[in-house]
Amino acid sequence: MSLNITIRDVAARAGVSVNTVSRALNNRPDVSAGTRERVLRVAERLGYTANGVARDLRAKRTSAIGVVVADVANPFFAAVVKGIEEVAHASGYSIVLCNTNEDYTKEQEAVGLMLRKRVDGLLLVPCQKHPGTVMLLQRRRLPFVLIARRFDDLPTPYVVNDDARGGFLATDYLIRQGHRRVLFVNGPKEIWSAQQREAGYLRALSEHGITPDPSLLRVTTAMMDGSYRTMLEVLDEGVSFTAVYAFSDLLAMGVLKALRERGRKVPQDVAVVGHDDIDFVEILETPLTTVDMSKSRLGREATRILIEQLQKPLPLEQAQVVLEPRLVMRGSA
Amino acid sequence: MSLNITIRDVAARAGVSVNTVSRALNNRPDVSAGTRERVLRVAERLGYTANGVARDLRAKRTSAIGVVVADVANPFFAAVVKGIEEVAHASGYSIVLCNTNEDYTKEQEAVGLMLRKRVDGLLLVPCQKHPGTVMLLQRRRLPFVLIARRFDDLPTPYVVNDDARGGFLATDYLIRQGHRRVLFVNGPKEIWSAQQREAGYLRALSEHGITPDPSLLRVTTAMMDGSYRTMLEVLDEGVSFTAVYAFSDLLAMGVLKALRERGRKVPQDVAVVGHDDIDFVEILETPLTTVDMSKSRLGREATRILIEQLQKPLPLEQAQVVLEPRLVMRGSA
DNA sequence: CTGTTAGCGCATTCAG
DNA sequence: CTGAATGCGCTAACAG
Repeated sequence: MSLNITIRDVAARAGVSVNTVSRALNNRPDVSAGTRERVLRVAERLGYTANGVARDLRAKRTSAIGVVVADVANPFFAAVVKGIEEVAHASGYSIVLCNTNEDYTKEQEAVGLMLRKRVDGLLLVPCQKHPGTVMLLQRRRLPFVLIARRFDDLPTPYVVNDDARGGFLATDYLIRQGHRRVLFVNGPKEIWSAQQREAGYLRALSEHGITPDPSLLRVTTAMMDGSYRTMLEVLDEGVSFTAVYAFSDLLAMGVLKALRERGRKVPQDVAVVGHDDIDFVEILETPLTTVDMSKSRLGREATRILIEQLQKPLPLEQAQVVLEPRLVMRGSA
Repeated sequence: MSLNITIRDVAARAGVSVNTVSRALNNRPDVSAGTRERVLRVAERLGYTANGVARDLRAKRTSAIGVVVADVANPFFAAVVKGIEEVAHASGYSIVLCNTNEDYTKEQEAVGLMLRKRVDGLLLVPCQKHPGTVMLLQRRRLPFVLIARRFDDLPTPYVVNDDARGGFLATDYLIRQGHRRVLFVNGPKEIWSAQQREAGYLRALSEHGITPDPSLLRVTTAMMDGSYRTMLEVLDEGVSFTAVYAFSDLLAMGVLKALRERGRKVPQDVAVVGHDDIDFVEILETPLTTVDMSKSRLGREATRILIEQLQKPLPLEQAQVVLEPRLVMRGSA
């Protein structure tokens, strides 16, 4: 078996020094064409594969980016991760992935791992509400970019969508359609974007001179079955409403399911608007009108910014990006 | 700034040798309680973070598992990846992720990267049809497990679903419901599971004494819009059928969309069965009847096997797992 | 253009 | 129980 061929073995076989091999392999200019040729041939024949670990130790950088994601199986985040991988790979960076299940403790562990792995930079998709990990990163001077969630009181690089704007767009649209009683099925208050979308919802009401009705503002979990149950409750309570704006498409789907079970037609009886524009929503029975959040772009932009930062310090303003959401009108509202 | 604290710095501050620090930090028995205590305190105070790169170089192992996935944004694979991460993390392994977009060249690149990164083992989710990369892995003696796709003529570890069985279950069910003309909208022939599911489809027809009609066997892309267009074509051709079995839920969704646009009611006019049981399908207008492929388990089992393999060579029989699919009856058929 | 040497940070001999 | 020395594989000085 011929594993673990090192630069030394190649050097011996090629009759040159390790250093020459190193330079030939790395395409450095100061090697004669003939020598380089021979070294490459020998390396090839021996099945040499560079030891990245040794190289990283020597170079004090790993060309790796850590990605800490709340839930890879969530289509929103999965799309973000795909965007990240795309840009990272194209720039010669590899990806170290951790899943946190939205758990702060696991996020801490994940960051610890990334620190030990000596990744060059970190992407948090998104970070948890508790700023501890972010502060740790700052203290450790590990470059990072927050994705899809940021802190109001902590100056950090981030790429987020304008969630308040998204909430406004959705609600404003419904009101312009003539709806005065718009139910908002929101996600947990800890989620930054939930707060933002709620602010947008309230602003839209306000701009149209509608007084918010507390019974039309519901908070549920980030899961589909949460919004499903919440919607059933609202229906059972007999609260009147003609439109629903859901925190996310996932939640909108729970809403749709509940409405269908109770015989309410969408959009005839109730108009529904979601948020995120994940795949699938366009092929629902009634394709969902929703706010598009360009997930892949979120990942791509953040990665671009992170990599730029790795090369030269970037002024914070250039590392804070807010992407504009866009209302996608489909059949549900 | 106090970055890059090494074991040496800790040693100096604690007034002991680097060696003692190393042993204290790694919880080795041969250190006095007092010394250990002091070392840990100093390390803590200095903000020491072990350099995993150095450790890996020294140990000749990285405690990292490479995951080469065809498309992380595909909910099926995303669920698999989540399962992988779960088990890997619990066993102290980190994940290096590569996305290949179902492209063989990118798969090769990805494997090259993993080799250089010196991951301890590799998971292919799934591998591409060309066996080149798998053969390379064997030659290089890098432990690996194939997920969701395998080679008939190459003895390797794998965890797959019994796709032929799945295809049979779906078709058999439709026939028992009284359907004689079952349209099969299959994925690309290069996909191993597509071949398998087709075999299952044909066997079910055969067992019920139905002669396969070529016009009822269509091949399309693995994407939703592919099956959507294919379905429209079939409808336009006026081919008669009363049921559709789609290669995947994604394809089934394209089928549903086309049927809806042409005014065909599901399941009254046409029964539809999908494959995979990805989330969302249960909350469609007509919840999709489908074949459940326990994606997360696919990832978990494969990771378990890979890690076992890393500890001691595993007989091949124990490293080849076929998971049984299960028909999930919902409203669409 | 090429070779020699040193050291990245750590864990592991081997001596005390 | 603890310390000094060695080398994992590589690249960057520095000499020739």
